[in-house]
Amino acid sequence: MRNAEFDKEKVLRSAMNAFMNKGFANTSMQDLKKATGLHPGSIYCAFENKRGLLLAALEQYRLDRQAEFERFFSASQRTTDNLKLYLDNVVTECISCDNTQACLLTKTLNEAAEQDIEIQQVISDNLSMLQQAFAEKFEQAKKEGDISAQKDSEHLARYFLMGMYGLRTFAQTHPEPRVLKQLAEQLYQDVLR
Amino acid sequence: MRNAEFDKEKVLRSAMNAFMNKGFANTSMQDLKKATGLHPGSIYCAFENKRGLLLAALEQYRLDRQAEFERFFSASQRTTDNLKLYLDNVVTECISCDNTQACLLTKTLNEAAEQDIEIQQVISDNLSMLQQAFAEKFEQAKKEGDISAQKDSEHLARYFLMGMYGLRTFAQTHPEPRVLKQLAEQLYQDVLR
DNA sequence: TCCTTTTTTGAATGTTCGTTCAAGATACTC
DNA sequence: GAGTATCTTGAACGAACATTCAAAAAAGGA
Repeated sequence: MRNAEFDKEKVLRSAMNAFMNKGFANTSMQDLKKATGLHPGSIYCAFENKRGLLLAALEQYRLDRQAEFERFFSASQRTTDNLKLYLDNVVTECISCDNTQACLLTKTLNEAAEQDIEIQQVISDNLSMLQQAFAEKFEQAKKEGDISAQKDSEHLARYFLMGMYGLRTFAQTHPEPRVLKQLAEQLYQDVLR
Repeated sequence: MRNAEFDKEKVLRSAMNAFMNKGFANTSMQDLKKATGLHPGSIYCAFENKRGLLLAALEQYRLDRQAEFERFFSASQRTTDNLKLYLDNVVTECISCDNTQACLLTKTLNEAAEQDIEIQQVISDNLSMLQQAFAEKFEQAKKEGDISAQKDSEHLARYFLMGMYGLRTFAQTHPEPRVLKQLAEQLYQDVLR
């Protein structure tokens, strides 16, 4: 017997970053070897192939994002405040250059969408879960009286998500903090109103 | 002497579609040969290499989009009506499955951003031009009294563009016409208000 | 009609890619 | 502490890729 030496979470986060930086197709096994510290053989032993590594990285990404989501929404009593904090964090992520400025889900969706139905489905499911999570928060905010009871939480969640997608794309060409903050602020206002 | 046989615009539009469908990295020269009808040698003769073809396709895309923009904004007297028509057209594009559902600019931006500064610059410039064009239309709508004079046209243009980016991304996972139309409608309302 | 010039053609090239595999290393079991 | 099962290693593999090139074709000028 012998157990695997590497830390699976660490490896997957490294792979995540590599894929986010260069995209799936442009990330070679050599890049992945450098990023993860794993030799090709080990990657194939643990994840079957490059695509398997992407799927595992997507799952890790989901877990990380879910944990982050819950962290944000246990911060304050007021759900709308937490929404604003979440949005501000997206802006901060967009601004910080060392980070990838992109979401692995949307980035991979753009790239592997037409060609790999299973990956498309995984991403689509992940995004739906996020949307559902936001819908619940909007519902909560309605109960707290910060959002009109007549509004449709599902619609608000979709619109909010759409705004964040757009914000991330916009930031890729114009990563000016002032502008991004202004856009996020307006998105927040429009959702609240 | 001998002139080139192929129709440059047709070839570039074919290449555009190929790149939009599969992305730059995943579109092989064989794919491009099939799409354009040009043999590898001819492509290299006319565009230097695959990257040169992408640059030429991006330029053709810009010209086509610019023409489309002007067509939309010469439709009616009221600028805000034309804005709505433009937005509805985006939704229609997103829904139609045969089309690529994506914008070559944002798709390529997502893919080749980190690795090719020149292409990033070209795309960034194109999107800035589009943003500027929208800003002028918002300025016009202010003069026509459909948008409050206190609003900042530049900001509105950015927000509108951001919304369209988001809409396109959203459509990739949930291409339901009803939902997309609802999102577009809200975006339009938020910009107008 | 013939010559020149340019384009078209598609096979050949060298490179890089994802993937495999056999040998060596390592930790657990008894 | 020996045996064994599993993981690690990195060189080797074929396939696919972008690119090149020399020969063939075709169009214009004389």
